[in-house]
Amino acid sequence: MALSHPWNLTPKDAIALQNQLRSQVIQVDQIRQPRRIAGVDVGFEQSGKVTRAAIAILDFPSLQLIDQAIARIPTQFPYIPGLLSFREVPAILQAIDKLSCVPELLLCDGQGLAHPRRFGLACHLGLLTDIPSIGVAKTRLIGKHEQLPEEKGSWVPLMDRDEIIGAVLRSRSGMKPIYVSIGHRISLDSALNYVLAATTRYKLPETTRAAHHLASVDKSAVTGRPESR
DNA sequence: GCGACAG
DNA sequence: ATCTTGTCGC
Repeated sequence: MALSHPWNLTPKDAIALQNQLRSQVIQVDQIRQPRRIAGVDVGFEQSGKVTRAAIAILDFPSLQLIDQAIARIPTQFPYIPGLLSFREVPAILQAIDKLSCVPELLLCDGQGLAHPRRFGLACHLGLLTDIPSIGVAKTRLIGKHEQLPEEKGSWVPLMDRDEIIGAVLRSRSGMKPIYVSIGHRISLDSALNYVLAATTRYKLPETTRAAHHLASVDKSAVTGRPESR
């Protein structure tokens, strides 16, 4: 009988591992002006049996696509709030290996420090690859915050008790905000600047959109069904 | 015990 | 995340 996941970890083990690795996360800038920024997107196929990771590298600051890759592997871990990285990281690492160039900054689809144990997907991926990373989530996992202005670019700190764990950013006027947090080797201030610099006319940064688009195009090729626009 | 809960 | 057409609003 196959193991439920190659991490060979139970949820309790996964939580213990997060608590062990969290101290290694670097919360200050250890990044030089990046030329290649990557967007990561993970999706599921065949009723969740297959995990698909898509990654797109854009030139910065022009945001022109310069490389991309996709990886599909059997799903190895269930979705459990707080343990998302154990489900998505394996496929993402494989996709990164397929790239022809190395990204200098990763914009992850999920939380970084804005996590119960301060070790969300962005922290985990940043630590494993040693590449500066940022968590960019569409919805909140934990934390509270004040109301934020409707104007694009405004933001308010995301708090957990008396601790700043991230920022709630209005990336598009009049739209629901996104949740930005430190992943690894970057400060929250820089993270916000890069996310805004990578965002043009949509709510999500172009990196994330490019990865998402790549996945949908690739899926349509496999499905034989036209992609939607 | 009762909610909340990234993708 | 995923299953899915039309519809509301700038």
